This record gives sequence, C-alpha cells and structure tokens, in this order.
Amino acid sequence: MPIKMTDVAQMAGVSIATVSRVLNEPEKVKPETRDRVQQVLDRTGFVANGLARGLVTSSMQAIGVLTVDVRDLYFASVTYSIEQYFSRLGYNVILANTGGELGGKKKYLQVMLEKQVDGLILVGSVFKEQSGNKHILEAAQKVPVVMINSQLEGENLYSVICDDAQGVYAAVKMLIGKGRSHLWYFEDVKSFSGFAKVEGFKRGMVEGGFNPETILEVSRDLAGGRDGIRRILEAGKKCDGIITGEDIVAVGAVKELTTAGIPIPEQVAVSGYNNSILAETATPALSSVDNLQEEMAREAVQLLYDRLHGKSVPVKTILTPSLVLRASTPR
Amino acid sequence: MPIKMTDVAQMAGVSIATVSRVLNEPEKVKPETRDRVQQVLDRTGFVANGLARGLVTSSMQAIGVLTVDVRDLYFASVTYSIEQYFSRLGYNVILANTGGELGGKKKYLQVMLEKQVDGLILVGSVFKEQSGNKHILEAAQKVPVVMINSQLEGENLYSVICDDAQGVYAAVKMLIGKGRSHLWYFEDVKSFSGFAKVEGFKRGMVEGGFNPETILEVSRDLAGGRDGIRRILEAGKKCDGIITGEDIVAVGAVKELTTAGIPIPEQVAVSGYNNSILAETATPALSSVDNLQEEMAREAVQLLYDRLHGKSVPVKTILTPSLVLRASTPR
DNA sequence: ATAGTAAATGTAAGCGCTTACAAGAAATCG
DNA sequence: CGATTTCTTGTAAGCGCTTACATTTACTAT
Repeated sequence: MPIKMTDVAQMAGVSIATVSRVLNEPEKVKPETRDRVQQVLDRTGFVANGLARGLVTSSMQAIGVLTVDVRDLYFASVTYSIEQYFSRLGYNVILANTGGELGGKKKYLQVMLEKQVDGLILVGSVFKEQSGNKHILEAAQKVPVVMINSQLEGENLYSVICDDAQGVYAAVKMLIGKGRSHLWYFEDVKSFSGFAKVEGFKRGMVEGGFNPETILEVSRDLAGGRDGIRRILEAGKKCDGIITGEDIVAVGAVKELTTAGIPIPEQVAVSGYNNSILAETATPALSSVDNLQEEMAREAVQLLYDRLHGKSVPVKTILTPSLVLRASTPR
Repeated sequence: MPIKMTDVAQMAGVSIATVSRVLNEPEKVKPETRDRVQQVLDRTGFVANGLARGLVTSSMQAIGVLTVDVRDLYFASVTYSIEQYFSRLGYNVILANTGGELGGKKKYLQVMLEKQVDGLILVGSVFKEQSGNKHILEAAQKVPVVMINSQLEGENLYSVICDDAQGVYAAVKMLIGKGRSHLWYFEDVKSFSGFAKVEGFKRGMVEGGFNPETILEVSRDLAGGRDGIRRILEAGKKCDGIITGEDIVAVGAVKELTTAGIPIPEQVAVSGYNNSILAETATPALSSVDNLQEEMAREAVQLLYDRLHGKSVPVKTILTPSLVLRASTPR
C-alpha cells in the first residue's frame, strides 16, 4: 500500500486539494505551504497514482504503438524515434508487436483502447481489403489513429507516408543512368509500401524503355535474396542490376553473386532499401534508399500531438526518400 | 464520451454489477441475461475503461521495460520477446529508451510507477557505483524489478544474467584449440556484461598460457572495429585472432582486415558476440556467441509473472551462452 | 404448500485523484 | 476603517469500474 495524497495532506497539515495543487499548479499555492508540502512529498517518495488522475482527466498521457516486429531494423528505428519524441512531450508508449497485418487481430487494438491510450500509431501495413481493417476504423472512433506507411480513409485517420515509389524509381533511374539495362526488382512483401515500390520500378523501367516485368517475388530475408539471384542465373536471364525492397534481401543477393564469382558492381549492381545498418556492414557496402525513419516518426508524433491538442492537421503527409550511394553500385 | 457500463446496463435492463459480471465472470450470470447483455456489448462496441478497473483492482496489467536503445539489435530482440511473452499473459509493455545507464534518469522510473505498472524489467546495465542506482532501489520498493544482464542486490530485485565471461572464454578456448596464440579482445563498453567479457578473455588466455593483456578499448560500432585493427597493424603487433564484445565491432574488424588484404580466417580469425543478424550477413559470416536473447527474456518474464502471483522466485538466474561457428573462424 | 437452500441480481461503498465552488484570510482602496 | 477585491485553502462531487453484501428469485425437499 503505497503512500497516497491523503497521507501527504495529513502529514503536511493541509487539505488534499492543496497537495494536488503543489503537484499540478504550484504557482497557485503560497510558497511557505508549498515548501512544507514539497518536503513531505520528497521525504515520503510519494508517487502519484496515474490511474486515478487519468480517470479524472480522461487522459492517460500514453499512446499505443502497433508494429509488426520490433526486431526488424526498420520498425525498431521508427519505434525508437516515436518513443523518444513522445516521451519528450510527456507521453509514454505502449508497444505491441502484431506479427502481421496491423489491425488484423482485434485484441491488440482493444487492449490499447482499454488502457485508455490517447492515440494510436500504426507502423506498417494495414490490410488491402477494407474489410480486414474494420477494427482499425472502430478504434478510430475512440482515438485518433495515425498510420505510418499505410493509408486508410476515414474520420480520425491520418497517414504519414514515404513515397516509396519514388524511392525505387530513383534507384532505377540511377542505374539506367550508369548504363544498366537489365534490372531486376526483388519484391518481398505485398503491402502498401510493397506495391508502391513495384510501381516505382515499373515506372522507371518503362521510362527508360526497358521491360518492366523483370520482377521476382522473394522472401524478406537473406535466403530470399540468394534465391532470387539463383533463379535468375539458372534461368540464364540477363541481369546487370538488382534492386530490392529491403536491405537484408540485397545482402542475400550480394552474397549469392559473390559466391557465383560475379563482381559487384562491375557486372551486377545492387541497391537496397531502408538504408539500415546492414547497408553499411555489407561487403561491398550497399547503396540503399533512405526512407527517413526518424523524420517519418517525427511527423507522426507531431501530427498526433497537434491533433490531440485540437489543432487541425493534414490527413496525409508525404515525405520523399533519398538514395544513398555506396560501393554496390557504379560510381 | 465513449459508452460506459452504466449505459450498457441501462440498455440491457440490468444493473451495472451484472454487466461487470458478464465481462469478468460470465459463468456467474444466467445464460439468458448474459446473452442479452453481450448483445448490447457487441452492438455498442463497448470497451471497458482500464483505468477505472485498475484503480479498483490495483493492477494495470502492464509492465515497464526500460532499455538503452531499442534500435540496437540486442535490445530489440530482448524487448520483442518480453513483449510477446507478456502479451500472452495478458500484460502490456510500456517501453522507454533511456539512452544510457538505466535508472540514471529518475524521470523514466517515476513515470512508469505513476502509470502503475505491475513490475519493471530493466534491459542493460545499471550504474557501477551503487549510488547511481538509488532510483532503482526506490522503484523496487513499489514494484518488483527484474534486471536482464545486470545485478543489484536488494529487496524486490531480481537478476537474469547471461554468463558472458563464459561466452568469451569459450571463444578464446576455441581459437586456442585451433592453434591461435595471439588473440586480441575488443572491449566496447564498461558495463556489467562488458566486465564479465573481459574477465572471460583473460581467464582463457591465462589458462592457455598467453598474455591476457591484449585488450583494446574501442567504440561500439563499425568504426570501433576498424580502428582496433588499424591500431594493431600500425603498432606492428602480432595477431591471429580477434574477439569482440559485439557483432558490429567484429564486422568493422573484418572490413578493415579485408581492406588490408589479410585473409579471414586463415591469417586472422574473428569472433563476434550476440549472434545477431550481422553475424549472418557479414562476409565472411561471423562466428559469434549466442547470448540467448529469447531465453533471457522468457526467464525474466516468467520470473516476474510468478513473482507477481505470489510464487517465490530465485533472486539470480544464470544462463550459459553458446558459441556459434561460422566462416570467420577456422573449421 | 412451506421452509430452507441455492442461484441470480442489485445496491452501494469505495479505488486515489482533479477541480468546480465555497469559504476564509490577506491585501487594497476610497 | 469597512467594503471590496484578491489570494489561499478547503469541501465535496464525481471519473468508471469492482466487489462485498443485501436482496430477490428459483428450486428442493419435506
């Protein structure tokens, strides 16, 4: 049974309201009384019960973050920044790893709402079929929901999006600019971002006058990248450049190319996506699209914060990624 | 103003207590009434107010996780598993990145306690000086605290520790077994784990009859590893094996060795730590100590859960890591 | 039927806080 | 110096739930 406000009040010889005031609006209480109360506060190590406070103020000063898997470098980075920015604003982050499509499992949203989060941030992809997002729409009836890298229309729904089509498009144009003409795209996930990336690839290829159908579906891991390369080699297809939707896939591709004795980037160039630490550590270091994890998080946080404080905010924010060049593409 | 229990009660023509019962102990209410209430519940999309509930039950069904930086692969992995295990047990995770020594900043602990977390898990290192841990000890007066990879004695404090000394020791012995004799250890952090690793290195070297002082302090990143190698080469020291306290540092070492044209593992073997994805993606793939992130998390969660439910639990749990061999060390 | 027991539901007292509003103390002013 | 006005502090009404206890209803067994 931890010490509570009534105890402090009694010990300091004041009313409970006064204690509450020195905690929340100290300027409104006479310095002498304030000090006396503060001493008791310090001496007893009093910690206010946030539940009681939240019940009255109907704000828990917390937001829920739903992410697919925080072990993934991309999600970790975004989650980190969200937590950092929000904690500076006095909010806590309640974290959940959904392990798949966000909002797929009703439970996650429900539990967050029960905890009375002030808002939700969904990092990753929602379902393609609108029906799968029912729970998200329901959640948005209670608290504002901001999605990072996915989009859903509706009341109380906001999107912060990275123009991934543009990201891949830039990679394609760069490689074409270096004289490459047989580029392949390794698609690792069918999601909002995933579709955009494919579209960017096709657009770039078409503009360059090349076949836009050189796309391979692979798994989102090392094996996926290796597998992609193997399939191209075995089929005897021409290839002088690989673009992937994920650094880890690019690393797999690099490894398989190296195993096959194919020089990178001389014979085949490789470009990744996310500009994660894997891009730096790979051998050779990977060119990669920086999709602005921190900036995305910052936008999302600011948006949600403003929205929670009655400001009007844009329903959709789009950021443009940039291509970071390293040794895996020709200079 | 979301719908609340009194509303549901009224709509279903029952008392508020009955609604509460169908929510929490449905077997105690007559099937017909239960169904009637359930229908209203479903129709209205009622979500209980967890604050009110928590205020009464004095449990928020949440635990606080303090970690240094969830972008770090190791912390991400542990955090992920903690969240997964606890969510299965019906608890939420409130996440904070302290960016440094845990407990250093009073604020983090305080905010968690205000949120009425049922317990705390600290992932990473506490201060060496006992004084710096004052706030942790205070926190432990309110809720149980379990530390992963650090140790602090006291009431309500529990530790789950990976025997990192043993981990590095195993790497040393393995390399010595392969005939290596001039091993260097790259120390990247002065923490509980950091000290243990150094100790393991020294023990292994002494046992093998070699100089145990071949230790270099480096930064915990790519540059740190490169820098370490460069210093050894420039000083013209003998070296046929590198052991690091972190995979990323090992990757840096590998890169610099490769740049210098030194074959791995033929001339210099390299062993990392954490067995993260970097160990797999590196070229050559890194041998690395698997320090059991998931198991550590599982132990910590189970421990805290049991403790919260009145079971008696061990104050200290030690797990033994294992060495995973890959191409960066001789076979 | 009738008392006695079990099952189902309702009543109401908080959980620990915030915050109108009321009240008392101190300061200001004609 | 009394009447305002301004500061400080206190009083008490909830916030939305759970739960012990009281009450009502439904059965069982005489």
